[in-house]
Amino acid sequence: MSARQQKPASHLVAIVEDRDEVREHWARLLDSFDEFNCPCTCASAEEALERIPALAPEIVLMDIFLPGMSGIECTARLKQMRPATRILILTASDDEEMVFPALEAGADGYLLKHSTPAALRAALLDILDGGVPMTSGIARRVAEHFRKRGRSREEIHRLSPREKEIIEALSMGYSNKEIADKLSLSVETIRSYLKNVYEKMHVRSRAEAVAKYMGDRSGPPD
Amino acid sequence: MSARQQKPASHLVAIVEDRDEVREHWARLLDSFDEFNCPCTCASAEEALERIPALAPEIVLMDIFLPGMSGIECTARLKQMRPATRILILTASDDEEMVFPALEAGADGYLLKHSTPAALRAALLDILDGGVPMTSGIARRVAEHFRKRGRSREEIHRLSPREKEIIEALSMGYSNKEIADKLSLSVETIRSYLKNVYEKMHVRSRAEAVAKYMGDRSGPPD
DNA sequence: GACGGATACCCACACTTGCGGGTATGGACG
DNA sequence: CGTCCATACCCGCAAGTGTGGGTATCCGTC
Repeated sequence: MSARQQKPASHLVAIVEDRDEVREHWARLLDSFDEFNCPCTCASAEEALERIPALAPEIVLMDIFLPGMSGIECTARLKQMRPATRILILTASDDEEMVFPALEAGADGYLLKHSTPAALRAALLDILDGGVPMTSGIARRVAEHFRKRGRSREEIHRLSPREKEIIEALSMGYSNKEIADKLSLSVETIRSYLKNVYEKMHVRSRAEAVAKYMGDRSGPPD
Repeated sequence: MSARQQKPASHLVAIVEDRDEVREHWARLLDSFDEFNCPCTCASAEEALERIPALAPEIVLMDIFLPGMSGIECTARLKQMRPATRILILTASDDEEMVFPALEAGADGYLLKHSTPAALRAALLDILDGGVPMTSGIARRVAEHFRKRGRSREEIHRLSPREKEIIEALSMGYSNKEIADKLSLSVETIRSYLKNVYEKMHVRSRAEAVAKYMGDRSGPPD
């Protein structure tokens, strides 16, 4: 029915990338996909924040290392202005350390620049489908994050059910009095339980207990 | 060179699943893949813990809902005994809430039971490649987790560099005195900074600040 | 040059917390 | 039947913490 060369129902994808050749390369690649077209390429985060909101593309390809504002910060601001905008981080292999900040900023996927055109297309389609495409290396880092949390919670398995309730309340910032009210117990009882909890968790303060319970991050004095 | 029907270099995959038909279905499916074969199927976590360590398969397909011990607990124990064992959670669609506990237990992937044979095979190959295969719905939940953390850290952007150092130290469980020593400042100075930090973060105690900073979980009194 | 913000320090007071001791009951396991 | 553990409570003391006041310098902006 519709002419293929007009791409009538294709999805708008914007690009934010400072290097001219790379930017043009991606734009050509996107236009070569039937499902997508690229009406907007930006050379900086600042340019992106000016032009992209008005255009309201479905997806933005975002580089992380940009001259002024970083791609992470740009991602956070675009998401704040228009949360429906899906942002696919597409960056060099070295900066896998930026994965967590990128996800925290609201990124919807994280690919490496040297991905194949087919992988890029698959990732874009995955995003349209509500997925969060990641390379296997990125996914492994994400999984590692949870394993770390799991390990730090091993000691918690040794806590009694009541003690678990206590540490759970602690980690929501409640004071002893608030915990006592919540569980309908005496403050003295909470203090008594806390002594056991601290001993079993090998900590000396509630802040340390919370840190360990919620825990990533290397380690307190201990 | 080698005969195809012997599958000489195929990878060992064990199965833990209580329902007989499902278990047999997976076993047949696995054996139909050239790269994999299934010499061990277990009907319970307890059976798995007895038989799987001796066999040392490369991958274990694990159901979550098992009669006695859960698949999560079984995953944690298998991983503890032999961390090299890769465990792919393969379970029903309803229990997506188990994603985080599963990842914390050390799961290497999370698929839904109704995945296609091709998707299962792709996931197994991804695991051998070091990846952590997830369905798009699972990946979305994982991404949501980080976004939540990001949002809770927005208030932190308003902290001055020194104040960020303080909250960073707080979240490692340090006391005011320890922070003062670390930063070579007076304890009074730390207390002074903490007042500002608490105000900017809208909290009233260090435990609450740590909880918010490390933050998932709904919310304290506030 | 005034103003705000960041940095750095000090004091006093009330309250909370950590830590040392207790007591008591009930259920589980051998 | 005794021992262990979880549950639940109490007291006191020292130390740490939260709060409300201060003071001072420096630095950038308007």
